[in-house]
Amino acid sequence: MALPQKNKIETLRVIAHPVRFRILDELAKGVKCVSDFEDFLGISQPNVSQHLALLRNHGIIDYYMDGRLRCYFLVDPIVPDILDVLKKEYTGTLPAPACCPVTKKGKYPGDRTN
Amino acid sequence: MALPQKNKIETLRVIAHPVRFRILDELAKGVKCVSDFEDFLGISQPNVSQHLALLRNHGIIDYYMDGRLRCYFLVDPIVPDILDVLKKEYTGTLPAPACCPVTKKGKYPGDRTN
DNA sequence: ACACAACATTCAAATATCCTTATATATTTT
DNA sequence: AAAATATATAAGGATATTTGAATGTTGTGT
Repeated sequence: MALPQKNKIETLRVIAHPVRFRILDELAKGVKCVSDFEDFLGISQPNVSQHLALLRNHGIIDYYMDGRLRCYFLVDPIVPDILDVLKKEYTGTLPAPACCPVTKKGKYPGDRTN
Repeated sequence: MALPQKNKIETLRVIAHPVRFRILDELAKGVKCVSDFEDFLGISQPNVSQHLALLRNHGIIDYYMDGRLRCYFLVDPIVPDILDVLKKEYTGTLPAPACCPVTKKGKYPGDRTN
């Protein structure tokens, strides 16, 4: 695939928030309702609902009604993959570009493709 | 691993911007300097530099000097993994939670762990 | 029908992000 | 040394995000 749609970058942005990330991490383990998050996250109920609404409006999560509870669950399949990457342990950095030692001075070496 | 550090979520947030994402996608192909991006992205030089500075300050990229060019390259190994996930094609959604059909009404079924 | 419980929505204020314009710095060229 | 090139930084306003406070909605039990 070429560049991902603006859509997906938007999704990434929505995921990249401390509270929402924890919400998604919890939902990856199973269904939760709003009051569960209220306890778990230690933030106000309206704030929980606001974050859930944002996630919902981006098609990242959905819910079903169970009595007066709203049971939220994951919908967007990108979420588990992002969670995996964020939890992966990385050691060290990517290798520096081979063609151009970090200390080198001088003319730019050509077509800049590597 | 448990929850990823605030650090990584910060990194994700920085990546999750249309311009910066394109910058990283280009850097994944090879070294580029500021004026390359200016042409490629079609935005002003200061704006390019600002995005590069942000990525730099988060340890996501670095550069070496080559004459008066600054040759940028990737440093954070999370970047290729995020690029992969964002470019992955997803079909459909995650399966709805098995224990709780979407249409179900009634008492909440227990401990909410799945 | 009434009261309560679970949750959503609205509004406003604080803060953060983003981009533009202007200016500064460093390196090379002349 | 002066001019030009490549890039960085600073300052500012516009816009977006985030959160708290107040209020609205819907379903349940009595």
